[in-house]
Amino acid sequence: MDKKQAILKSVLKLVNREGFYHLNMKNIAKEANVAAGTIYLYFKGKEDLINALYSMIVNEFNQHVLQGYEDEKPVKENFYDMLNNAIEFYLTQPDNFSFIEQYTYAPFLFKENQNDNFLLLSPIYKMMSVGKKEGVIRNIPDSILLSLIHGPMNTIIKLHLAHKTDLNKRGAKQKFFDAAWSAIAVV
Amino acid sequence: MDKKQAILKSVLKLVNREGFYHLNMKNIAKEANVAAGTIYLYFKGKEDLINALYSMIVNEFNQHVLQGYEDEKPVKENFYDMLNNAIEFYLTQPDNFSFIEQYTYAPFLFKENQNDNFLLLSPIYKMMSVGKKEGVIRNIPDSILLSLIHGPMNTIIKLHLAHKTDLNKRGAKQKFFDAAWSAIAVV
DNA sequence: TTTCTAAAAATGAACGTTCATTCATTTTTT
DNA sequence: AAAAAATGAATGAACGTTCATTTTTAGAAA
Repeated sequence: MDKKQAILKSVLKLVNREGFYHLNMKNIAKEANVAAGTIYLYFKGKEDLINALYSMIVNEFNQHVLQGYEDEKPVKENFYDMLNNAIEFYLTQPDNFSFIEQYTYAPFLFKENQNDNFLLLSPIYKMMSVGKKEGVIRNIPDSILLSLIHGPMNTIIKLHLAHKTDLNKRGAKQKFFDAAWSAIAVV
Repeated sequence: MDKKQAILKSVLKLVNREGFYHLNMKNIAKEANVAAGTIYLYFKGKEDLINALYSMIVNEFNQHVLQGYEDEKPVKENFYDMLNNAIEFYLTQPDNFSFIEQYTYAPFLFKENQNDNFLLLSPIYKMMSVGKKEGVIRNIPDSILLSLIHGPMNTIIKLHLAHKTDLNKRGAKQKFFDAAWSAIAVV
């Protein structure tokens, strides 16, 4: 039994269930079936623990999003695939979504990783630059393009998880993809 | 001197500066130039205080966003105006943005208002329904439309405030508006 | 205007609780 | 039996809230 992983899983579960605000070491230990002191054998402290979890999730996310990505494919196809991968990642692991969101919006909590926040999106930058070169994606600043991809994705996932919409309904995802593509595509 | 307002302003400033995680009553009091006990003359406690601030900002936001809105105007014009109003509101008062974001992503922190989260967007729903009826806005679920409006706006503001883009640069806003409109408009 | 006084507002030290972290001791592994 | 891993009670700091006391306010009386 890997206690380090158990502890990380425990944090993920608790942050999702009760938020950062109520996260405390005793509960983390209990949920992971270890003693409170054990956590300090694997992590320097609470901050280190949370930063480690963040890094882990970002890595998993990047890896998952890039599945099936190939430079040879049309940009539009890669775009659909990546968006699909991203949504699938978060819908099947909503705890990850909740954690990343809360972490991102906690200024000065764990400054160390704050520059990595947008690192989450590195695969997307690659696709944008190719698309612009080929003339299929609008020639506007990357940051605006980014907001047109990342923003809707974030919100639609949030709405889905809050049961305000259902992305699994037939055609829903496709409609979303088409609309998102319209925002960044050359008319 | 209105102490109640001073306390609310103090919370806003501190949440923006150090996040919810480090927010404590002693600092709120110090920043507002009142004694710790004074806060309890105006608010039941910490949660009540934060909920009150949230409600205040949501009200101000809704009011500001609707400025210039008129049913008679073309939907596209209302859309641009509202997006412009929303961005202006947050860019001129970034503390409000940071606060709302952090509040929204704090599950189980202050459940009371959680259903009001999307209330923030009530003016937008109105516009969408008219646009669909007139055939200028895609006939897709409101929730998807919402994600295509709210999402990019949120992300672009975040990027601007993080100095990753500059919405005040000539043409930047216009490009963003055009792209956002493309996402929701009938082709 | 000045003085008095009762109510309202404000104060901040004190209290009880919670929490992250430590470390002497115990358990498990090799 | 020595080393490594794990434990959890103990510690002290931090925090939200309370309330006995002080300060301010406002109106009446002189």
